[in-house]
Amino acid sequence: MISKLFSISNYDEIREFFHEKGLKYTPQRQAVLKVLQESKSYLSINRIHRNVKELLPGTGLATVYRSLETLVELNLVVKVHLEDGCHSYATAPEGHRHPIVCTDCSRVIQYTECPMEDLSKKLSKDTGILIQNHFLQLFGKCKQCQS
Amino acid sequence: MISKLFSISNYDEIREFFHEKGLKYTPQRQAVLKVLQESKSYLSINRIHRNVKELLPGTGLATVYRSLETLVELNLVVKVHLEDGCHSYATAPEGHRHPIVCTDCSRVIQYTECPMEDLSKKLSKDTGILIQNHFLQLFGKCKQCQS
DNA sequence: GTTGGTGCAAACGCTTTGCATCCAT
DNA sequence: ATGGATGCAAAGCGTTTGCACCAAC
Repeated sequence: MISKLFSISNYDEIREFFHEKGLKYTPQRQAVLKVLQESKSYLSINRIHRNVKELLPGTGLATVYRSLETLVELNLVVKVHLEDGCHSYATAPEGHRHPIVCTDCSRVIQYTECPMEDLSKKLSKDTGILIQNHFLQLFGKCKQCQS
Repeated sequence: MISKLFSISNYDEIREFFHEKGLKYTPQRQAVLKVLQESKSYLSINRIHRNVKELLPGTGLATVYRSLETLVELNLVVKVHLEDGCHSYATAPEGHRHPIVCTDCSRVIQYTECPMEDLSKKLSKDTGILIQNHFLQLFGKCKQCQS
């Protein structure tokens, strides 16, 4: 897994990153990224589309889909599967961590250390199976929603 | 989370379980369950439909969807999200465990103990967030596919 | 006999695609 | 100037639903 080498808030570095890959740094892609950066929770595609249109009124839904696909490939954004099977997106966390999603207010409260590294090694040793990847999401109730 | 109180291979107990819930134990539901029980790997809906039709030729796709929904509610079957976002189904494992899916041959090789129990407690204590649920799937390469 | 389940086809919603136009480089 | 990106609308695909009929109880 390739990790980002720059802070996602540094626009010049991001522009440079796009150019290295031969991709254009279009207002639409900037807007999608900005919307996700400014959100504290995961956003559905429709939500992203609505917010992007506030910045850039003419933007089409297909463009949002294509932008998200690009941003995921660049590891700037992650796609998550929510419990009901719907998809949402958020900016990629620094390093390898896992989100805790509050099931009441849907905020991403915190990232926790990945508990899988030790486990993967242990499993590979015990079973001969080479663990290559994992998908972990935590769901819970944040302090505010426990009242 | 309600755990099953019987072995999934005991048909009388399953019939009884359906009746307790006021549900009919139809040939279609039996067939869907049987197909999943006899498979060693996760099956897509279309795959399940194809296999069910071998046992019960007239079965419609909508019935497969509805049967799976019912079986998931009864905790006899689990729905999984694969890496590409597609859904598949498998019989529910005994107790709380997590599957390791081989990314080459797509078999479910083994279930591992859940590493989340300790972590959930630790996190709840450290952060005040009440961890209620988690979603963990492991992907790797089984021995046969490592050559 | 009743009630829930099934099969079929139509409807639905999310996502992708084809194509002419546009614009970042 | 030129090739990639966009906007729009149509197509695609997995999934759900309405309804008449059927079968488990």
